[in-house]
Order: sequence, then structure tokens, then C-alpha cells
Amino acid sequence: MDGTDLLRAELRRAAQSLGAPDDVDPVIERPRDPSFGDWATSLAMVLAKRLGTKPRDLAQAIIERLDFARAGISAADIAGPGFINFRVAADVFAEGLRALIAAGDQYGRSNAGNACPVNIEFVSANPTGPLHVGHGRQAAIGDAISSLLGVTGWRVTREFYYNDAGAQIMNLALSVQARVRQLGGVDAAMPESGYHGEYIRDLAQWYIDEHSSDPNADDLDAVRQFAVRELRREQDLDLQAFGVKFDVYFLESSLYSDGRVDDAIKRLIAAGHTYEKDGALWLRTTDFGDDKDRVMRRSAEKGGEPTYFLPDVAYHITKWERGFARAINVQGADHHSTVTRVRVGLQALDMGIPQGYPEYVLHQMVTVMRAGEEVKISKRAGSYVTVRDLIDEVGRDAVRYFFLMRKGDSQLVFDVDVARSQSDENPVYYIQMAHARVSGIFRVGEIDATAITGTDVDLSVLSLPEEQILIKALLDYPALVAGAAEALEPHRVATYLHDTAGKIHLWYHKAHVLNEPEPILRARLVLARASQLVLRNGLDLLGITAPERM
RNA sequence: GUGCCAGUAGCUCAGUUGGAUAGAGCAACAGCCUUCUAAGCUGUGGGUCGGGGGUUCGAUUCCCUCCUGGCACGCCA
Repeated sequence: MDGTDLLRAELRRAAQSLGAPDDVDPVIERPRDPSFGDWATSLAMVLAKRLGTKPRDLAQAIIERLDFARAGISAADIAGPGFINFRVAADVFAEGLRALIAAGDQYGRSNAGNACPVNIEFVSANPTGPLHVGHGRQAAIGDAISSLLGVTGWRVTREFYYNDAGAQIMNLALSVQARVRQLGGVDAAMPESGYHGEYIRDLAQWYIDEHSSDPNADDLDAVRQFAVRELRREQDLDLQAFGVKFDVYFLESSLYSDGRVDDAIKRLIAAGHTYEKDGALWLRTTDFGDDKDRVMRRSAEKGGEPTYFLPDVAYHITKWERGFARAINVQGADHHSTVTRVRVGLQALDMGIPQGYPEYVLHQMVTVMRAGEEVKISKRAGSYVTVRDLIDEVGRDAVRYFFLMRKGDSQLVFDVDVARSQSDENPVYYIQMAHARVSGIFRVGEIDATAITGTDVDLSVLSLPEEQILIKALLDYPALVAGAAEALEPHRVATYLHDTAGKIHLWYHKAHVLNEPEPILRARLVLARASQLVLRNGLDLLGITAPERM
């Protein structure tokens, strides 16, 4: 509800009376320059050619057929090549502000999702090391998307998938084993593609401390379980420090232990899209648009094990069968190649899963700069910046905002030195400061903000340009949230908040509240309360705190 | 070679799904604290929207092509 529904309906009616087709859908937007009006439409320019008239003439004809009262406007005029600019009737803003405050922390919510269950998988780091900056970006984006879908009416499950089976885990176990033996004075070699991070040495030491009966780490299975458990614990601490909570932790190993991987093979074979070649079992993914067929199960001489893509398919079958009509995977762009394969694998089952299932939100890589040089992120080489490092250095709120302020599909340069040295000038403080300032009005004035309603207050005295601009921005919030949720783009919220915070600072600077004459005081308190609520709700979506004072 | 993403101010990035004079932050320069927080505000300078074609009333946005950077293309995960 952004208040344009009535206007849109009126425009449609007027256009149709002039011969426009039934499906005409007028685009209504904010004019670039606020002095043009409150809303604008390009309708006349879009329709002019089809109706065989000049844009400005058509605009005039449309205006003449508009019922201003029903559309909730007080004026309409033609500008430029054929725009129609509208002024909203004064009481529309006043009613909007009252509705905003009445909604409180519910302001911005909608019901687009209709309580439909949606699974959002993110982070899903292998338990082979601490979470690095790339995981941080993913955690911030995934959590924010979850929140966005939550407030737009979806029933959200946040899920973390542990790849705790397979070759990488074996690598991890062998790496720890080698370090244990080295600590014991044995000249043990690290595995070919082992993990060289410092934390492996720590793990080895802990293993020795806790397993006195196995000083040489001969029990590889015990080493593996120990390492996975400890690293999961570390990752949990990282996520906790970042304020991210998951509803479900799904273990890849469970897919094997409860037979779902085998089951997936049987179902794919039964569906008839498989064949054997060179001793391996293949899936004819080219039938579904892939550029080449994929191996599902290796040949005997290669071990006869399923390839990674099979548990991926089995895993996504569980999402579908657990009732998630919608599944969203937030992953780094380096996982791009899995998108087609997972979807194609699900299609090959012929079990009615939609073609675009699951949806993917791929974010581009994070480049870390330190001391003017790029830090290569490599778990195996052991050089990278962890999420915990960043949080310790610049704070949780700033890290969250930094990861969310850019579009996911552009690369992100995280300069650790800049983030640290300029933490006081990080944009997030600008937003939080706006919240602290309007909160300060209530604190200093000893006024209960929650008692503000706006009823019985004459809001027409909010006539400063800064006030009109701010009111419009606040009333845009629900549409902004709906758009960001639909596009799965939380950075829009970050951009909006920064923009709106600027309008609040401007207003705060220009217009005093306390000690003003009663009518102005009362009206401005309403605007302060509305500003506070929008900032608070928006920051909450991004997982960022809204301090009352700074 | 193929596919995906990106290229916008000195730097980092937005740009409401094709609209009006392309915007922020940082950096630079000049100002504003007896008044609810100066972590703020005001002003100045800064652009071939990577290049070239096309589509149309209108293109940073859509299509084609080329250039540059990133990622991915395995019986690795």
C-alpha cells in the first residue's frame, strides 16, 4: 500500500474511456524533482502511438476524464514531453503518517507470501576451517533476504547445509593427523591437497590433549569426527558473533546414512534418464538443457562412489518433500556451475518439481585488501581474513552494513584498513545517528514515544519542504520493502535507509521540535516518531541495531 | 574456446525494472556548534554512464558486436 492504488485505478479507467486496451497498467513513480509534484506517470507517452495522438494532447484528455477526488489528488498538470504530474490531496499524507504509527513495528509488513513455506539456505561452509569474509557476505545477505521474506508474509526456514562427507573432509582429517604426528616428533607429510592453516595445528594439539590413548592419531575416524565437531563449534561461534541464527542444520552425511543418496539413484534410474558408459552411471542432463551429460556414480576403477552432484540432488529432494514450495540458495558465484546441474537433476526425476527450483542468489567474490595489497583467500594456504577478525575490528553492525550496501552481483572490495580506520565514518553510523537523534527528542523532552498516535493532531503544519520530502520517503517504505523482497535484493533497503537518514538529518537540522508552539510541537513529534519507526524497522531487517543514543 | 557477473565522478558504489538537468559516501576546498547529539548541516569543484552500431517519442537501462576485469566449465567438492 503506497497510496497509488486509487490513482492507478482512476488512470486506467480514464485511459480505457479513450480507447486504451483492457490490460493497460499505468506506471506511477516519484518525479525526479519533487517540485514537479508528488507522483508522475508516463502513461500518455506510452499510449500516444497506439492511440494515434500526440502525447501532450492525450495527457490533456486523460486529465479531463480524471475524477480527482476518487484518485486522491488535488492537482494534475502536463510537463515535458507528456508526463502528467500529480499533487496528492493534503489529507493523504496525514492519514499515511497516522497509519504508519498505528502499525508500529509492523509497518512495512505485507502478505505477498501468503504464509507459504520457503527454505533459505546460506553460508553452508564446509567444516574445514573458520568462516572467511566470503561467508560473511553470504551470511549477511542470506539473513537479510530471510528477514525480507519474513516481513512480506513468507514462512521462512533458515538452513545451513554441512558438507561433512566426501573428499574434502578426508583431506581435513589427514591434515590434522599429519600435524599430530609432527607434534609428536614424527616426520609426517601433509596430504597432497591438505589444509595448511594455523588452526590445523591448534586442532592437532587439542586432539593430543583429549586423546591420550591415541598419541599418533592412528584412529583416523576419530580424528575426522573430532576435527569436524571442533570446527563446527568454531563456526557456530562466528555466526553467533555475527548474530545469525539458523533453524535447521542439515548434514550431508545424513543423506548417506539414511539411504537418501541410494534412493535418489534409484529414482533417477526409474525415471529413465540414465545410462552406463565406461563403467560409470551417467545422467542424461543434456535432455534438460545442460551442455554435457554428468556422471552420477563413478566407475569401479575410480572407486564406484557417487559424485558430489548426487547428494546435492538428494538434498534438494528433501527440501521439496519437506514441503518447501520455494527454495532459495545463497551462494558464491564460484558455485555457478552447480545451478544448472541441481535443477536438471531434479527435472530428471519427473516428480513435478518446477523448472526454476531451487532459486539461486549468487553473490560475487569478496576481495580483501590489507596494507594496500590483496589478501588471497585460500584455506589450504592458510591465509585469509575471518569473519571474527572483521567483527572484532569494526563491529558487527558495520560489517553487516558493509556487506549489504552493495548489490550482490558486483564484486566487493573489503579494505580491512579502511574499514577499521574509518569505522567512525562508516555509513551505518550515519543511519544509526539519525535514529539516536530522533530518539533523543523524546528522551530530552521526557515524552513517551509509544504514546504518540497522530490522531487529534493537525499535521498540515508540517509544511516545510524538508518535512514534505521526509514524509514522502517514510510513506515509500512499504513499497520499498516489497520490491526488495521480490527482487531478493537487500541492498535496496540499505540504500533507502541511508537516503532516508539523510532526509531526517536535514529535517532535524532545520526544524526544532521541543519548545516550539504547541501545534507545531505536536505535529513534529508525530514526524519524529514516524522516522524513528521506519529506521528501526529497516535496520532490524538488516540485522543492525538501532541505538537510542550514541 | 563456451557460459555467468561486472565496467557510471580521483576512490567505493547507487540508479525505483525504458523517462525529465545521471546521484550518494569517501577524498579535496570554503563555511556553520548559547538552542532536541557537529558521528550533523550548507556551499564549491569533479562525468564520452568501457568503445561502436541498433530498437523508439526517449537508452546508464533492452538487442548485436568488440575491449577490459572476475568466476566457472573434471569419473574434484
